[in-house]
Amino acid sequence: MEAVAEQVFVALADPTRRTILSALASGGPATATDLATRLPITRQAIAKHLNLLTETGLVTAEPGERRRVRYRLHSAPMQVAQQYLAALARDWDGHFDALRKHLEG
Amino acid sequence: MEAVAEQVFVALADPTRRTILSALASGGPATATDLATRLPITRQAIAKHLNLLTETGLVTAEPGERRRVRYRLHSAPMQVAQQYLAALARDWDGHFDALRKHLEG
DNA sequence: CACTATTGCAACCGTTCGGTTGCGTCAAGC
DNA sequence: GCTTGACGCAACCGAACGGTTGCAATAGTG
Repeated sequence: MEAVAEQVFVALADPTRRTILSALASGGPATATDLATRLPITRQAIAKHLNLLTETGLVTAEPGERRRVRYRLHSAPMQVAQQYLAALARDWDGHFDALRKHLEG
Repeated sequence: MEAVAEQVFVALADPTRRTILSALASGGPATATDLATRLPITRQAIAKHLNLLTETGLVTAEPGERRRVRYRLHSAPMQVAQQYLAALARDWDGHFDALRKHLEG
């Protein structure tokens, strides 16, 4: 689980990657060349980001007609990251309180 | 809010940084040199990470006795990131459903 | 068949990043 | 007053990163 969360953090840490994800969210599934027309960077750069996003599971690649490859959003890994964040915050505060109680007792 | 979330993602994307945070969570507030005895890296490397963590707000630096500087965890920014993740997931699925309904209607 | 459009792969480039080494500085104890 | 710890700053290094350029392969169209 931590591995998935780390990958999600790495993926979401980059602004360009978030822009790509946002474009996919607002415009629906699209191809790399399609995204290249909307964003100010090269298709290959977008392809690299899409590969990374596919490896983290935030996006799935499905082959379409005429050699085109459409990328679709997948929110499952993000929920894992969300759970990880919640557990981490709980762990922090919990241990802190426990430690204070232990020192006070 | 997105800026805070991005900083949290960047901070949590690095394994060493997560180790430092974990050490602070389990052992309570500590100084850079104290952490350097527990981790296999230099004090300066830890100091750099602590600076970054301080800038994101995940950690607060409080001066102690004899020129020592203790670092204490702060979970507030993580909750912001958590909220951001939740909103993002909601946005993804929501827009996807809305688009499908629009195309079907 | 020739042409166009789309994808994938590889090399390259400048910048950032994680980490180390070295040095100057400032507080406390003998 | 001198030594001892602990901190901060700056330079340096190798690796990874974001991005571009160039090229080969492949699927449709005239």
